[in-house]
Amino acid sequence: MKAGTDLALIGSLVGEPARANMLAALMGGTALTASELALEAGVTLPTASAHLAKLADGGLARVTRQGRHRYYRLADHQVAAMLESIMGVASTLGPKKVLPGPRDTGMREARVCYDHLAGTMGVALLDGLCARGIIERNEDGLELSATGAAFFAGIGIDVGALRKGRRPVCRACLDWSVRRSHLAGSLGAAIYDKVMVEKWARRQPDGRAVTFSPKGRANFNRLFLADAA
Amino acid sequence: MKAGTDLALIGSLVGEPARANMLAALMGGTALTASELALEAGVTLPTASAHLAKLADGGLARVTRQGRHRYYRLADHQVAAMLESIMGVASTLGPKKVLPGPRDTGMREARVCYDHLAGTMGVALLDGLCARGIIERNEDGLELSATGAAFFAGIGIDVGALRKGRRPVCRACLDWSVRRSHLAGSLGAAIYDKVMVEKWARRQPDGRAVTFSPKGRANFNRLFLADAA
DNA sequence: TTCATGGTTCGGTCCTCATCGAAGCATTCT
DNA sequence: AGAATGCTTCGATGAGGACCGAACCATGAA
Repeated sequence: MKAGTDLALIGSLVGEPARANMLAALMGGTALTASELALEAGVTLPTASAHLAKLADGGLARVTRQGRHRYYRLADHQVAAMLESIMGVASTLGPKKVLPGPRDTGMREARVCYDHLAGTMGVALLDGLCARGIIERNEDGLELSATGAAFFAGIGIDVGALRKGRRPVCRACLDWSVRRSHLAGSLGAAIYDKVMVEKWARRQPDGRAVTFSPKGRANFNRLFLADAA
Repeated sequence: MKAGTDLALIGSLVGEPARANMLAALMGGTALTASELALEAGVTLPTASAHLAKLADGGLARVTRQGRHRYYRLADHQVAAMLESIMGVASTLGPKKVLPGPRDTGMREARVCYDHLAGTMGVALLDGLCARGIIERNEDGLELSATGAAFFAGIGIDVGALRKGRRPVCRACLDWSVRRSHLAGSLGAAIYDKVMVEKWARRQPDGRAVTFSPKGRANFNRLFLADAA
């Protein structure tokens, strides 16, 4: 009974084209202004404003005002995970196709999932780190090994600082295009940041796809994937 | 763009109280007739029929006709997982409460999640099996160990037969009330079946909650949890 | 065949909610 | 100060869709 109304509440928030488009845009992980989201959703500012108010009120989005701008972002990585889950169902339902996932091969190879790397590059990353004993799979999910902290310190990622936050450092996120896990959590976000700072890859301006430069890919592979024990 | 409309399609299906109630009822895993679902949703038969047609058409539910009855069930465990994911978000969003999960303590202790056991009993089950080396956590999720097959054969569960199906035998399912994983997959379903066949527990008639009898709980603990190495 | 039951289809009513234009705040720039 | 930008609120319009009663099929029972 109550479970149903809960479902309906969230579902109705997602189940409106304009709002869904906004949420899809926010899946990129970057905070967007109300105007940008209005453009993305194809509606005028007033309607967008109303929708965003509902999303914020419903707890799916968060607002941070900065000057005369209002930046909206997803409330939570749990919300992001839920949206990925819905997209996963949608992808298998749509046109009966053989290989699952986004038709867009670029998206399947590498994309940003809220704030970390997903797609085949994302799963390769996690596989590489596991193979080298930097991350261990156990208990409920993932854990950073002792050698792992040293490794990340060596490349300029302060794991100690990450542990301070209340967000889990390592989390597995099931990838809907490849059906395997990739690395999420604050560590996943930090690695994604590094990739962008080093300019190994760049976001497609219009979507979530991420394209690596040849050189960037080589560096990425060498650092995270290579010389697996 | 396309991602947004996909989201909206699924979301709008879920985002309607009557349909959401039906889906919540179907989360119990048992197939229900159109009339039962109409009653559950609090609508008349015609409206329920229309809703069910949409759910089936949208790919969230499946129909199997049997005589003059039409049994509806969830299409997929992927759909079930998606619904759990949505409920997870809803549970953290609702009334700001300290301990997450369903207020209903019965639900939190043991409930059926589509076709397997969830709640604290569910996570205890998985923990016990892992501690005894029957199931191992590795790679992407869970795997049955060599000794595990023998163990289950001893209690009347034919793992070989389960492997025949195209459904994964062991799968971890994140529990939204306890925030830990429990055992899903065909093996999880088989264990749940055993619990019901042995009458160690019974479903509450009106919901997903599962109540163990004292004796049943003892048997369950002894079989799956006890003498952990 | 005739009756009863479970479901679907049809037609019409009603209500919610998305949408936009215009006006109103707030913040920054000049 | 005044002007411009970003966003929200208000009011009115309109469309989609949920809902039910009644009629209509299909299956099973008498």
